[in-house]
Formats: sequence, structure tokens, C-alpha cells
Amino acid sequence: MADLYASIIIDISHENVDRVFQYRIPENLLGQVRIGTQVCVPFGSGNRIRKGYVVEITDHADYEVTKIKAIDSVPERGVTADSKLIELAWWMKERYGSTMNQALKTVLPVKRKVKARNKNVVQSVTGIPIAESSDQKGSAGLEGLSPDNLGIQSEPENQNGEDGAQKSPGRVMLNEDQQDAVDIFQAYYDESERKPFLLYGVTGSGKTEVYMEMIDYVLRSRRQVIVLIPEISLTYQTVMRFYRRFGDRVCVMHSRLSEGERFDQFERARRGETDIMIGARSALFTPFANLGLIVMDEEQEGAYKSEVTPRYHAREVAEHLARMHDAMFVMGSATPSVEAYEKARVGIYRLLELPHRAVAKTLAVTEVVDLRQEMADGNRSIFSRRLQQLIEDRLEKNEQIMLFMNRRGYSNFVSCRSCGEAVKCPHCDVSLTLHNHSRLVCHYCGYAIAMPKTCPTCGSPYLAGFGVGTQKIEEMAGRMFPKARILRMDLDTTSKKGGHEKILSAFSKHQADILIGTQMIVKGHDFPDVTLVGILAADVSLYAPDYRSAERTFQLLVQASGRAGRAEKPGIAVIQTYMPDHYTIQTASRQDYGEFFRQEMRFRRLMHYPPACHMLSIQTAGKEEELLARIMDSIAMAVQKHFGDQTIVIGPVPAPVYKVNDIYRKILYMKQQNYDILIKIQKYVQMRWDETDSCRRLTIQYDFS
DNA sequence: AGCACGCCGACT
DNA sequence: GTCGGCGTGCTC
Repeated sequence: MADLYASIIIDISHENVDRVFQYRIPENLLGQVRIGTQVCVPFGSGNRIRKGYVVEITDHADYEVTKIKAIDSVPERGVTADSKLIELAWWMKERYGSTMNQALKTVLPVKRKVKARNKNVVQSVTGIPIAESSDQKGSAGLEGLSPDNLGIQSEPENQNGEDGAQKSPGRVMLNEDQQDAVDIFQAYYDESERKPFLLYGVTGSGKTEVYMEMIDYVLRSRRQVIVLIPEISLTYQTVMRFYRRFGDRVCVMHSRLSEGERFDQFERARRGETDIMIGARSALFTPFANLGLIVMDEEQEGAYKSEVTPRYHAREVAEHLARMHDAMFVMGSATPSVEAYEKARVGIYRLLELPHRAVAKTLAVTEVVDLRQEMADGNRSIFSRRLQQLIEDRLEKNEQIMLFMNRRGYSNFVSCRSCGEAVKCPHCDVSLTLHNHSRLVCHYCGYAIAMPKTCPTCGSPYLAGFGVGTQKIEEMAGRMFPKARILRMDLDTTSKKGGHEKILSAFSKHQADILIGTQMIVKGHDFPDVTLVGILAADVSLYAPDYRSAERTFQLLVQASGRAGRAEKPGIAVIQTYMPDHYTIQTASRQDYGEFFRQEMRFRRLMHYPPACHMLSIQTAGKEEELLARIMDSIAMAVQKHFGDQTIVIGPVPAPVYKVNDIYRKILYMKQQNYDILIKIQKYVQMRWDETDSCRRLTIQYDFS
């Protein structure tokens, strides 16, 4: 019997070794080595034992047989990916310009090496990290879960009962819109017609019931389901709805699980002990044998984009994965991303609409207040006269109020009244933020000093705080409405364990009249007594240096105004702005997604931004400013020379925050109709990069959009 | 990424 | 005359 050979990707992320190496499979390992198996192999002249992944098995050698070494061993608790995941990794490597090793590591549930970057990993006695995975950045969203939720996946097992395959409780009657959506889905599913669906349903239209009905249908054909939820809305309530409906066939994966626990969840899926995996974007890589459906809720959320290489977008990966499995892909949103809606418009996705609210809740009336007029009339307060009047009215009626401040880039900074200089972080290109009137903190690197007595630049004693943060709003509201009970929710007040949940539950029990907060108060939480929502500075996010800033602002405004009002108590949302005529403010105040989309697409087309065009951004960073500039200029010139005909090259420009932690960052943008050309550019730049010695002192990252 | 092979400066 | 600098180049 002839020898078998395995093609193996070595666990080293470097271009030079980012290819397969053939190894002989020794007889004693014949049964254990399959495609996707993690193996230990001797590598290099020193025959150092390294980990690797089998991506192919053949009966012939493509290399000089005498030089082929044998696989050393198969690690005890190593992982095995099925060939589908290897195929997916290959696709991700190509599409997002990473090494195969990086792509494999994203796709496989292996314990990743935690570098110095992640300092706050709590070590258990055994040395296994027990909190916070290296991949999930935004774990803040789980603050709302109580500690006992960590055992959430075992809960239904204990209460032995419900069989998930049967019709279970939790089921509700669908309204006509919902039933239509489900019927269309089922018809296409039966006919193996697999175009992705975009479920566009206004807030409160009952998208989750539609998902569940679709899931139920797919489960009946003995196929499995992945449900993607942005981390922030992965709350106890959401998960419980799925448990009630599907019982113990549901598995939950959230960022608070340890690597070991995640691994176990994946193993359960592999063994066929679970049919539904609910989780953030990494749940995509659940090794189901017969995947039938991927559901992606809140499709527009930014959390679906990975921030580490390969910087994949879960929407694109889900679409591809579904195609690989001949599975359905359904994404849903109340304010779809421009990308997804455009695909629906041109027929790449199929649009399903839920235009009516299922629950009895009227749309809030939205009023736009022109802050320029307020200013002209002598009102220097951050509360417009209209908003003040409404707040007083609600307080009198004992109804609740939410005040929303989009704080990003608009926090309390301190500047000198004499020389005008803001007090900046010595390591980063940002102003320090004033906390509790006593400390100045850098929100980028954590640098903190006591509030200085005199200006560090000119020595003048006239230092004063500027800008409006949530803390300041709290103070002002307290002064203006002395009788009101006020709660504040932001990073400061929620950093303590369970702080998030405490504040929300206190507010929902009506233990406070006004809730002041940032982004986090507008996502998902419904408070029946809230009849007034004030958006204090709607423009702030419009100024963000990002082509998506209008889109983000629109989504935020619509979500925020959606927090106001119920059927019996109609609500009002007040949008305070300096740009009342801006199309984003205008369309958001009318909740007119269609018109917003038309205007926004016009802008994207004009400026060649996605989805009208594809874009590759190359970000480089390093301590040596001149070297960085020189390398970036030469890259820009080379790209211009080789690909300049139809490619728009912009930059290099400094990153929005040029210096962080004493490291400088520059960005180069390339816009192209043809994605494949962008991939070629990425490969070309990486090749040049590897050939340049001085680049070892810099880092480079690619981001496709 | 590592490790070896390889061609030029100051040392027992 | 050798020991050792780290500049290319290869790793199944």
C-alpha cells in the first residue's frame, strides 16, 4: 500500500511560508489525520516541531520523496475543521488579503496566543484565560447579563422537557405581513432558490418572530441554523426568547465565554447535539454538518466587521458560506445598511418588507430644533427652549425622558483662555478628557494626570473645560430641573461590574425621571414610560471623518426617536441640530429611509464610495515618522504607476488620530470598480513590503470595503 | 518566523 | 591566520 501525503499549512504568519508543505502520514496516525486536523510537524533545518493544519490529502508526492518528512503527532486537544471551513478560510484569505494561517486561525476555534495587547485577561488557576477572548473587542454589550448567564447554555438541559423539534410554547400568531414574509421564504427554500433575503422591517414590526418561523421550517428539514446578533443586543431577553421556542437545541456563544467553553460549544455542534447557534460574528464558524440557514439580525451594525486581520465583514462571509452549503441567508434591519439595500435594489438580494408595527406603538412625532436660532435668541444652554418646555411637561405628568448625547469626539476637554491651546496627550494626537473636575485622561492610551493648575504651554492660570460630555449634561439638567431624579449611563458609570444592568433596571422601574447617556441607551432597550427623547447634538456624528457618517447618524437618530412613545402615550423626539436642512436630519425626522437612501447613494456615487465603488485602505504604523512617510509615499507612487489608470489613489493621509501611544499611523485609500484589481493591488503592495527591510519596523493592515 | 550558509573586520 | 557580524535564502 502506497504512502499517503498531507498538504499542511504551517502555523507561522509570514508570506514566505504561507503555502502548503507536504508531509508523509505515518501508519500509526493514518486514522487520525484528516482534512482540517491540526498536526505537529518537524519544520526547517532544525526540525523544530510546529503546529500546522492539514488542508489536503493525496496518495502522491509533489516534492522530492526523500526530502519529505513525516508528521510527528496529532495534538491531544487539537481541532479539526471540516473541509468546508478550510475552503471558507481560503476564500477569506483571498478576499481580505491575509495569510492562510491568519484565515485558518479566524475560522478554527483554537486558543489563540494572547499577546501583551490584551492585558486584562483574567487567568484561572490552570492558566487558561477565563474571561474575555482575544477576538471580541466589544464585550461592553454583555454588561447587561448577570453572572449566572454565563451558564446559560446548560440551563435548558437541567429542566429536561421541551423537545426543540416539536411545536413549543413561545410561539405566537403571525400577522399578515409576517406570514407573507415567511411564505415567500418557504417557497424559495423548497425550490432551492438561494438568493439572500433582506428583511426590512420597521422597529417593532416583529422581525424576530419571522426569523423563528423560518428557523423552525429549516429545522424540520433536519438542517442547522446560525443566528448572528451584534454583541450589544445579545441580551438575556433575546436569548430567552429562542430558548422558549426551541429548547435545548439552542446554543449561545458570547464574548464572555472562555476559549475552552467556545471550543466545547463548537464540539457540541460538530457532534450534532445542537441545531441552532446564536452568537456574535464568530458564530459563523460553527462546524455544522448540514447548515441550512444563516440569520443576521441588525445587519447594519458595525460590530459585524472584524477589526483584526483578516478584516472580514460577517455579511459577506455569511453570504459566501450560505452559498457553499446551499443554505439560505436572511438578514434583517429597521435601517438597512446602504450596502445591503443597494444589493436588494439591484436584485442581488431579495427584499422582504414589514412596513407596519406589530405591537401597539405609535411612531414618535419628531421635531427638529435649529440651534443657530436658539443661539441668536440668546439661549446659550444645551437645552433648547422647546426641549426645556417638553421636559417640564413630562416631569409634571410623571413620564420619563431620555437625553441622548453622541459624545464621540465631543467630550470635555480643557483649554487655556490665554493661549487657546488644548491640553493634549503627550503620546497621542488627542485632547485629554476631564473627569470629575480633577483628572485629565487620554481615551486612546489611558494616560492620566491630575488637572494642572496652570497651562502647560504658556503658564497661564486660566484653564477651563470646554465641550459637553454626559457628565456636564447631568449637572446642567440637575440645575435646571432640581426636582427631577437623574441617571447617567456612559463608560464612567458602567465600568463597574453590573453597572449597566443596574442603571437600566432602575430606570425601567421608574426610579428616575431622566436617563442621560451615549449610544448605549438607544440600542434595544424599551421603556414604556418614556414619552420624550432629546437628541442634544445630532450633528456631532455627521462630522466624523468617515464616508459612513451620514448613514450612522441616520440610523442613530431613527433608533433614538424609536425609543419614545407607546399607543396610549404618544411620544415626541426632539432633534437639536445646527444643520436642520441636512438631508440626514430631514429624512431621519420623517423616518423616511427610502429618501435617505436615494440621497446617500447619490453622494456615494459622486464620491466613488462603497457601494458605488470598492475601496481598499492600507494603514501603516510605526514609531519612526520619517520612515513611515517615505515608505507610504513610495507605495502610493508605485500603485499609481502600476494601477493608476482606473484606480483612484488618495493619500497617503494621516489617520484620523495620527499618533496613538507614540506610534504614527498613515492611510492610503484606493477606489476601484473592480474588486479583483484591488486584490491585485493588495498582493503587489504586500510583495513589495516583504522585500523592503526597513518595513520590518512598521506594521501594515489592509481593509476592503 | 527561525535557522543555516556565506562573505568581510578586529582579535587570541 | 581565525571568530563572528548579520545579509540572503530556504523550509516539505
